[in-house]
Amino acid sequence: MDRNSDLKNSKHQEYHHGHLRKALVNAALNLLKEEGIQSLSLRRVARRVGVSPTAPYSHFKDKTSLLAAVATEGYLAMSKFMELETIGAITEKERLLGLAKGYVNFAIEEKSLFQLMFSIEIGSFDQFPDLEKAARYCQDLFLYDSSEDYYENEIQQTTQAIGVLAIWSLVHGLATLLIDGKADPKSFGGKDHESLVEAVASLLILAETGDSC
Amino acid sequence: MDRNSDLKNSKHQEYHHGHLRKALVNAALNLLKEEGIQSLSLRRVARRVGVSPTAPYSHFKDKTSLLAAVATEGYLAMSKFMELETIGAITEKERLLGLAKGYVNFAIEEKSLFQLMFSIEIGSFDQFPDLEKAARYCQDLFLYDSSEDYYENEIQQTTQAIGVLAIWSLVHGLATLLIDGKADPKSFGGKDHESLVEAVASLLILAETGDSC
DNA sequence: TGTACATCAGTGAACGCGCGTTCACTGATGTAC
DNA sequence: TGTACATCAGTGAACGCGCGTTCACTGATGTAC
Repeated sequence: MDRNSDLKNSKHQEYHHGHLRKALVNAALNLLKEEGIQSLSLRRVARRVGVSPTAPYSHFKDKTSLLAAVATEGYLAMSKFMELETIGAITEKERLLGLAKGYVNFAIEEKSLFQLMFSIEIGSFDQFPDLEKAARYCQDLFLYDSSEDYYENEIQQTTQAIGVLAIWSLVHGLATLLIDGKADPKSFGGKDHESLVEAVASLLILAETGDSC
Repeated sequence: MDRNSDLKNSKHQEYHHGHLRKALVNAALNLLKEEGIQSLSLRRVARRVGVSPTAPYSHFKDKTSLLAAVATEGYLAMSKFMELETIGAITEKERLLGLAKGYVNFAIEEKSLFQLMFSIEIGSFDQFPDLEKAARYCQDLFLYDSSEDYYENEIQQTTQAIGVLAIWSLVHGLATLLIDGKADPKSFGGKDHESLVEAVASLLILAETGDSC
């Protein structure tokens, strides 16, 4: 790729950008989508926005802080993907299946962003409360709807927690294997990835919701 | 860490190392274990063996080739971990549970190696037949024992393939979430990671082997 | 057994690269009077 | 309404770093005769 392709091409550049913080995050998201996680450097992001290499330091303490902001957007977007797929779901099973599809769809659609979100580069969430919050919200989507009073005592809560972890693990593993090219949909019955999610997740959801017995 | 800590400290250095290829792979494995995937550079590995920065080029075409060799060792080791846990297993359920434990144990024990094995850095397995073979062997451990003639026709084979993918996804996802610190065992009933594997995998295995109905 | 020589494993200087970050600075903005 | 001034967003040169890889080379090895 041409080294100059990151240059901003607006006609007149103001000295003060106005929305640099947001622009940087957006540029990072685009860079991630177009060229992958390896290409995501502070300098590339700055160049893409048309700003000096050090301008980002007015808005972010260091590179990690920018990555945290990007990952936060990632979790928000993933939550939306997941919630979108649950529209119209009636049973708990349908809802879980929708979440699973949304999760995997997002991972495939935004492969590098997904990788960033789960990469080691963001050491601890502690320093980034927004990130922490967005990630927790996303994870908690897998919790059973609390209006259903199935799970009242402690044992049942643990059972629920295990159930959440199981479905989350399954879906996360499938997404990871798919985007890393370790599992090819064609090797598993010639299906596309979405029907694969459905087949795989159904196995587990049946066990969890107990419909099969 | 001291920059010189990679230096070889043997008394007399022969000009010809003798087993440089193997030594490089071992050094890479150690470096991975001690300092993580970020520190794994060709130069660091060479320095650790006590050899010039360019010596590895006598044995590896480029950095990727070294990584492939390291990842191959990783798959072999993981297969051993998994097979070790199946010793004494009688039922198919016990066997699958053992494999699951071995998988997650390996991921936790050899976190960075596990990450390397599944990282994007090794683009395609095609150029590295040994790696391809070791990876396939490992994956195929999840296949049901063919001596049990449950699955004879095509539909049943697809069912089996889906089952393999499901258990593999579950276990891979759990391992990934654990080592990335996204799932804390203490949040899920205060168990250690091994009992967590057992609880989570049992859910799915029940569904697959049909014991619950 | 001794020697010539091809082979090849390893050396060391050098290359260009892009990175994250620092520093002293400057230009634009908006507010107080 | 006009001006002084504090604030702060962004500049641009420079830093040191470690990287992967190239190149011409040299020292050791083992084989053929």
